[in-house]
Amino acid sequence: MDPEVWSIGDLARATGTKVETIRFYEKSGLLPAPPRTARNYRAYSAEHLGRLSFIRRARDLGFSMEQVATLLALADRKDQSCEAVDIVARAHLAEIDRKLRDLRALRKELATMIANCDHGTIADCRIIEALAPRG
Amino acid sequence: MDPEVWSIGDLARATGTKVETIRFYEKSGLLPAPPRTARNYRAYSAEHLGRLSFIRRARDLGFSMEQVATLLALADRKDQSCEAVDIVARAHLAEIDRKLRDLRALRKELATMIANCDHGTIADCRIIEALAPRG
DNA sequence: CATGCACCCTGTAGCCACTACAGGGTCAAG
DNA sequence: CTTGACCCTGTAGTGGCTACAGGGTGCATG
Repeated sequence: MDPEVWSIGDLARATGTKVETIRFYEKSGLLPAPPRTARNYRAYSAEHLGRLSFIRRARDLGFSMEQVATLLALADRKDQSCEAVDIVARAHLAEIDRKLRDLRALRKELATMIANCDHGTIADCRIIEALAPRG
Repeated sequence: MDPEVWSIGDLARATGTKVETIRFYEKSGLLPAPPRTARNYRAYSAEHLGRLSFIRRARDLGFSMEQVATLLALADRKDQSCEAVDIVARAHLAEIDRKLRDLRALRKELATMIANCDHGTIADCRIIEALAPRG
């Protein structure tokens, strides 16, 4: 028996999101502003919970807030083709691949520097040397 | 024949850094404030150029500005052991490895989602489904 | 001699995606 | 009657820049 309304704290606990972050999503337009109680507390429905879970999952997968907004808008147009969704996802995948390539190249360079270090004085340090311009 | 003094624009061109970024490094304490000309223009020496190159190279390798500051401070103590340098570099390597693991896991998940998408309507979209809570 | 242009200066605000905190309120239990 | 757990708004901070407003200097060209 889920409650029919949720406080912001309930949503936070249910989704592993900080309260401030939820308010931030609302201000950013990702999460619709819920109705308020007599005490001016936000009163969320199950729909809000679902939407916030969606946002969190997409963010965890590295989609930008802008991409999440796009995906959310698309998710609501149930009868349309999901090609646009595919495009967003593939663009994100390409971006991840680019980051992976960069990070691997960087790791290699750094590992080489570290491997060359023979723990003498700074004056002979291969790491510092590799960073300094021309030896 | 290098000039003996360099304008901020010269340094920018020589290191591939934007002028604003150089000023930003100065304000952040990474690059020492150079003497000024009569017109209040920054007048850099070859030493500044070397230091900026070091900063850029370290930043390109993904070291944080704080780590760069540490490395710069260490680089000046030529007679000391380079153990501290090694520690900073290894910490950074570990961080890169963590990011690589995260990114690879994420890539896998995203690729699976995309592979499952059979380009029907949004209602049947596996990508949206994977993001939405409980199908 | 005027004009345009490339450069330089300072200071502030913007980017992303939060996070933290100040300063205030309501409510229930001990 | 005080303590603590919540909630509210609004602002400022993070990292690492980037951009722009609003001003100045100096050189070449018409």
